[in-house]
Amino acid sequence: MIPEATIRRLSVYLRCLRRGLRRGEELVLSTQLARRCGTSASLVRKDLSYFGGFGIKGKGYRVADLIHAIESILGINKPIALILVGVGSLGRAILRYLQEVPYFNILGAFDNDEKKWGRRVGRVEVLPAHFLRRFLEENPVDLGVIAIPPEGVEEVVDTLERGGVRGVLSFALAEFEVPRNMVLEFVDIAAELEFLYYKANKLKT
Amino acid sequence: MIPEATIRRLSVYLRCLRRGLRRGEELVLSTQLARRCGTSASLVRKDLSYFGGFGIKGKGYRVADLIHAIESILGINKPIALILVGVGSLGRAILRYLQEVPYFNILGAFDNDEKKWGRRVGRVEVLPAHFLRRFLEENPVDLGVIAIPPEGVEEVVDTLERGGVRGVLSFALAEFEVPRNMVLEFVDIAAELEFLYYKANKLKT
DNA sequence: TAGATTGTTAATCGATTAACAATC
DNA sequence: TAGATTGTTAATCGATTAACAATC
Repeated sequence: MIPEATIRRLSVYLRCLRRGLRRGEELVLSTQLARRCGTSASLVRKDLSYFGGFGIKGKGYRVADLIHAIESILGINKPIALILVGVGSLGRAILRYLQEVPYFNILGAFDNDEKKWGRRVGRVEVLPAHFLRRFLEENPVDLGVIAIPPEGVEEVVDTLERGGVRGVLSFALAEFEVPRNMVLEFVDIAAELEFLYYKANKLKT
Repeated sequence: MIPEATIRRLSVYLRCLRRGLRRGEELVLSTQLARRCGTSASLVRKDLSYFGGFGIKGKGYRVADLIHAIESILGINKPIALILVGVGSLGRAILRYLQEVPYFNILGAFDNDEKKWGRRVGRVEVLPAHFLRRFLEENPVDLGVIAIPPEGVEEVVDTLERGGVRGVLSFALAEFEVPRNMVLEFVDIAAELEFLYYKANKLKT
């Protein structure tokens, strides 16, 4: 069984490796990658070894090859079909950001607010939220991103699940009593800051 | 030693408890809280027991009391002084969101772009990024939020650290070779989606 | 070949679970 | 008191580290 933390670190390695490649780096050692990514060399080697032997003993890892290997482990060597629900200020910002990532294919954005329908954020058109169900029947969607107030999350998650979406990232915490046939993650900025504040206070003492 | 995961869960419990309180709930059982927050009853009791005995044996936990207890554990019973660096589309959205949380006191927002100086996002004024160092000398700041491209993160973190900020939340991954006398957290939306996509694909098989 | 670093194993560390005694 | 649920302990599970044999 591969630890979840390993998968998360692969994303971090990928970013460090890409930056290395841009700088013209050809080989990288587990010690270097570890230092840059804030882990240990042991862990870098262990993480990679779950998926195969990507390194050259005595030499290190070929940067370009390792980037490819990690991309195909994560499955991002082909486009990921995304939609966004909730085009408020946060939703709009996320929508802009997601369009900058080459392997994200944003199929549409949905909102309740009539005034937003038909508007574009970058290349993506805002559609009425009640089109969502129909849209999912006609377009296979991998992941959904939700940026609406907490009260609405449950219902939207239901619709996405029935529409075949297998993963959801929500920017509002929701109570999720219902076990679901999908992967559900929450990003709560206030919670991150609370955690940070607690740790920062411990640091002082 | 208290697990980091425990602290993160406290934030989640807090949100579930507040929602319960709004519904008029007076007592809550560890089993109920666990179900709503996606953990186990054992873990709820263990997490709370690190900080004391907040429950009533045979009865459960008084919702209002537990909310207070968790707030003072996290230290959010007094305002947290925050600043934001980088007032792009994501920064603006975060700035709006943070202003909605009662215990966050946003002292200022900073940006490189001259055109943004003097503008307001809600109640917060955008100041020139080169004012930051001086600003920190005159205003004690608990936490900083960074929403700028990755290249600039290192320098801003330096400035914040020297200015006495003890915790930073960055929305761009940065390579952090330098060990720091502060707590540094990264939120990377693309990385979250990559993780979600990997897990969603495993789910199918 | 000699030198260096990977991949892997065993040991350690930490977090979660399960079970139950304490007690409201 | 009897019933119920907390707080806590010991057992389990999982992830990280350290050390080294394999090998480029």
